[in-house]
Amino acid sequence: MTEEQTRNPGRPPSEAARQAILAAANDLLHQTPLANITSSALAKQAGVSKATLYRWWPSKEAILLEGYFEGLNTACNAPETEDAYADLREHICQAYTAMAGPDGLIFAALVADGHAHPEMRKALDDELNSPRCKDTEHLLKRAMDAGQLRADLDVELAVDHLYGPLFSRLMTGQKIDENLGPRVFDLLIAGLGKPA
Amino acid sequence: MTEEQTRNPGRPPSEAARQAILAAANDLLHQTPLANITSSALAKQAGVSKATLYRWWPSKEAILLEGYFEGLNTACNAPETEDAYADLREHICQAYTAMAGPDGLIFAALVADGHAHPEMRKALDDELNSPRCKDTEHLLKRAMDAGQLRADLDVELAVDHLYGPLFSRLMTGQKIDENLGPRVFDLLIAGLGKPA
DNA sequence: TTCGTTTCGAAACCATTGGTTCCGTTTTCT
DNA sequence: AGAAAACGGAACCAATGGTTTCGAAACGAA
Repeated sequence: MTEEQTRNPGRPPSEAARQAILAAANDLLHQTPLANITSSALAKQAGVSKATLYRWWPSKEAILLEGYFEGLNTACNAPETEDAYADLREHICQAYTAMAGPDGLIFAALVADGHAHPEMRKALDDELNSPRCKDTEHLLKRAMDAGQLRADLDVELAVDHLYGPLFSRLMTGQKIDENLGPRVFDLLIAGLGKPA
Repeated sequence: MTEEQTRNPGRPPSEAARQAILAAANDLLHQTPLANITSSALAKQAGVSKATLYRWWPSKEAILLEGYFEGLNTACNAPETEDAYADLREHICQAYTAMAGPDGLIFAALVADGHAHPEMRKALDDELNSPRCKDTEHLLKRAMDAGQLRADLDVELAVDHLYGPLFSRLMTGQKIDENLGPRVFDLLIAGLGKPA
């Protein structure tokens, strides 16, 4: 119950090698387009044999994905002040600024690759998209309850609207301005229609 | 000035082969995930040798892209009634319904592949995205001039908002409901904020 | 009809890559 | 000491994108 107490006999897996591989994956992702990263190059960069790679991971993609997550700023720090609306706005703007840098390009490449490797798409969804959307839904509901948003909002659809422009720009390679987040958010709140 | 009048000597390119290749490309795209389509399979399906493929196109991707365009319903029929707002709404809803079918999956795959083949991304942008966005901007401006939308609208940003949810769902493999278009449009017009 | 030019299909061919396997060596637990 | 497991190195395999070669076929011009 406590932890895995069973100490297997034999040489234990090298934690150093593991870290080196993940670091190498992250480095290569930041240096080279994902499509140009070969398993051999990954092994060489990590100072490790290919056999070691495939003993611990099922595919090149799995390694790159895990390396990306490892180096990613997972701190979705939600301050949760008493102003639910401000929290939501900050939450969204953080996502846009985070994806404005190279991590955004890598994310786009991973999403793209996910189209050919379903298990990678699933992992990306389970570990990044879904949690974030759940957070966003939570914040949306809070703001709705506080009377700061319309009460009849379709939460799921609202999430699509909040992140839609981010996806659109990422996947088509358009530049992501650093104040795109606020602009997207504010326009979406106001709506395209004429103010009453 | 009229047309290319110069008749080259020698055997002329086979128009039948060209059509067969493009049709085969379209067929395969609708049958098989893009990643699984090999150049040999494409040649076989078209009843053509690989040499012929690469004599006329620089890469497998170029063929698939052109085949996709060939079979695509390019009729962006914009009725242009006197109600600019209704025209815009119809214009957007058409895009969503068009991408709800298999063509949407293929489009997503092509966008994804574009991440590894820049020239393909450019072609996709030049021949599909850019023209459509220009149309949309035109319709937006018309509706603004008619006083049916807010006058201070950032048109480019509005376009992002209109198509954002489509991209987001396509690229993450979420289902595209047939009435997603109307829902997206209407919510976006109204905005997330409380009505005044 | 005949010749030059160009395309066509078939097949051989090459380089690269993802992934596997074998082997001898090293590390750790019992 | 000995068993178990992991390690690096390198050979290895199958598949693929793309190129090339070669003889046959099609077409215009003379």
